[in-house]
Amino acid sequence: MSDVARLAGVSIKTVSRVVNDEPAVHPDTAERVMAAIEQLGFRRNLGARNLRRGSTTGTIGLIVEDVGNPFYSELNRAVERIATSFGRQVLTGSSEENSDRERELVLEFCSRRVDGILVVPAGMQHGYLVPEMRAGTPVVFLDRPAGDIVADTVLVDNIGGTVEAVAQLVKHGHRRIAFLADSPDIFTAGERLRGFREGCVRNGIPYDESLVVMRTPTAESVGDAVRRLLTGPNPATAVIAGNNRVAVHLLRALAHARRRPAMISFDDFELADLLDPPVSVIAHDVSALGRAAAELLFARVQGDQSAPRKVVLPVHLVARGSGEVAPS
Amino acid sequence: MSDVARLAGVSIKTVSRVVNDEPAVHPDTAERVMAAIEQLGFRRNLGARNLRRGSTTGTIGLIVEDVGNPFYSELNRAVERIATSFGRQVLTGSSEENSDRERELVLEFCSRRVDGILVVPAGMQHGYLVPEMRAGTPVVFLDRPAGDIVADTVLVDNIGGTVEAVAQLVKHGHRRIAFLADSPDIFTAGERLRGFREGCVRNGIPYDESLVVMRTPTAESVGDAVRRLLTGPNPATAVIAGNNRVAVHLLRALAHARRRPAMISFDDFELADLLDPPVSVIAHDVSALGRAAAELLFARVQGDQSAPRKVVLPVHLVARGSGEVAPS
DNA sequence: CGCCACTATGACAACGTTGTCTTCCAGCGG
DNA sequence: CCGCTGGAAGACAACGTTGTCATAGTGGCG
Repeated sequence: MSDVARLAGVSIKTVSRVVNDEPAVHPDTAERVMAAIEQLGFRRNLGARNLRRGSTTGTIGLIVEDVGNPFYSELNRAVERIATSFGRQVLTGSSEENSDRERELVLEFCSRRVDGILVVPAGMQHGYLVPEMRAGTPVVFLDRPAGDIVADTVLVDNIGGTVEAVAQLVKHGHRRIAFLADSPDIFTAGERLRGFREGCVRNGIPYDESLVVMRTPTAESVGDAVRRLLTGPNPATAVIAGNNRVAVHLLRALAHARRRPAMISFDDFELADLLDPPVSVIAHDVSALGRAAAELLFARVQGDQSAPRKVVLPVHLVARGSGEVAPS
Repeated sequence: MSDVARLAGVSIKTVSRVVNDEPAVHPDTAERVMAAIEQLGFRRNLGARNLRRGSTTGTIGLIVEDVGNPFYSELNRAVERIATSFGRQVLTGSSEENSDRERELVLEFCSRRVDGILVVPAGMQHGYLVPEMRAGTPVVFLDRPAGDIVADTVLVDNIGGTVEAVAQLVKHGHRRIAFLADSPDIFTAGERLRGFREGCVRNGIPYDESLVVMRTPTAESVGDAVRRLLTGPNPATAVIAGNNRVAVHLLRALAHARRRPAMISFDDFELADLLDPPVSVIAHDVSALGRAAAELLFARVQGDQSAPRKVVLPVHLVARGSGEVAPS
């Protein structure tokens, strides 16, 4: 900036005025300054500006499990849209379902003085956030709640959705339903299990623990579960996939099965409608989840001091066929 | 920081020494300072630190068309992995295939003094980058080249892949092959068209412009193309989808067709192997694309001044069935 | 002609850090 | 007892900006 000032023969304050479009600058001077800026390729340092003005940095942080997972990338997109509309940039990070990594990312973002943080938490301990939140960094949890603090949270109706899935399968004659989901350490998986259990009770079928498998979904873990629960004597006639990852592995494991059991997946996913038979899903609006959380965050950024809110978004069954086949 | 200093009864310099783990601090003093830091919830302001030290900001920028598109989110993930290994955070932005937005994002990132920028360019004019690059911000283009400047670029073999797709279809007896791709303004679409043309020539079938449709893929545009080219009298017997978006719309448009034409898609996509018939694709390693670009960027960040490099990554045909059916 | 209002510009401090240099003091050898 | 060494801590400036206040010049008006 001082280089520009020297070249234009003015003080740096005048340069500052020009780059900030302040009115009290003579047009001729402004032109000289702009020419110097152009010539030197000057670009204002936003970091210094924010420091001096004590203003916000114009960034927010978003932490998800994996930015590469289509579920989270859709979330990312929705968040980015809202952030852009508020003139903010988004710093993203993948926690890899590791609470230490989550913490590291959150604190790094705080050091960078982001205006707020959106986090799909990996861990269940969030005491470390208390000083940061007290220091004025708003945090909104999405898809999963905070562990041991009260904070703004946006969730989906995991229990209700899974109850609905069970009801649909029972309605079509199933009584032995398998439930495959992620590790029970993960909030959504635990909730969906509760929903599964409640669905069994409400619909008058026995809740059979031996038909439940909860493990980090991989081709192997899901393949094992399929062999154990869906083949052999007295197999389950239907299966609920606890999330989109499980569903994909499940479909792959069942690709060459003679008889495909009835199936409903929690989470919609691309091409589910084009499979044979099309996969029925408990769908929820991922974009709406991101939007709601981001809007709540920006309300906080702009000074909303009301009590922490908890929003639960509805889910709905999309019956496409795979859940509407009778038991064989 | 001065609050911490006051509370601990030391100067701010000593606090600085403590937070930076500098050696010449008495253990008792350090402990007092740490206690004060804890009590006040102090966190060092990275912006101020970077300003003072004149060091890098520890961030890089990534600009893609749409962070929500699975193709780009996989790219994002690969880039994030490399960035993390270099201790950097990633600022992401979606250009929405709009060159003005791309420019805006790039310049915003430059103002934030990111250490480098990775961009999947939307526009073809990148002169605006020259001063920024001269000022020391390295830029690497990926998936598409820069418009009118020389710069580091990582691409995939669009032409070779499409030639291979044509060859595969011709090998299975097709002579009327439709080509559906995104707008020719997009580099990859244009290159793939060139590959299609060359594939026709090399394999001894006529290049028929009336079988080519290049438009931003939507359900409508692809549906129209399908009705026009793949049904009616003398339809094409095979179709090449120019990218994953086109492929998905194409599959949906063909879902209820009596006879499905042979099909090959450029870009692999999730569940392609589980459709009926499984979709043959020209696959490329999206993660490798992101990795290669990010590694090149960090080499530049660390001072590599060699001539701009152009890397072209190989693609390969994954024959799953949809491209290996004979013309009906 | 003196005074005022107004415009255009600049000097200076401050934002939160850290690098450099200085100061202070304890311990030690002569 | 003096001077020296080295460890611990502080004073001060500077990074690139911008807010505040001061100053210089210009034109109008009584």
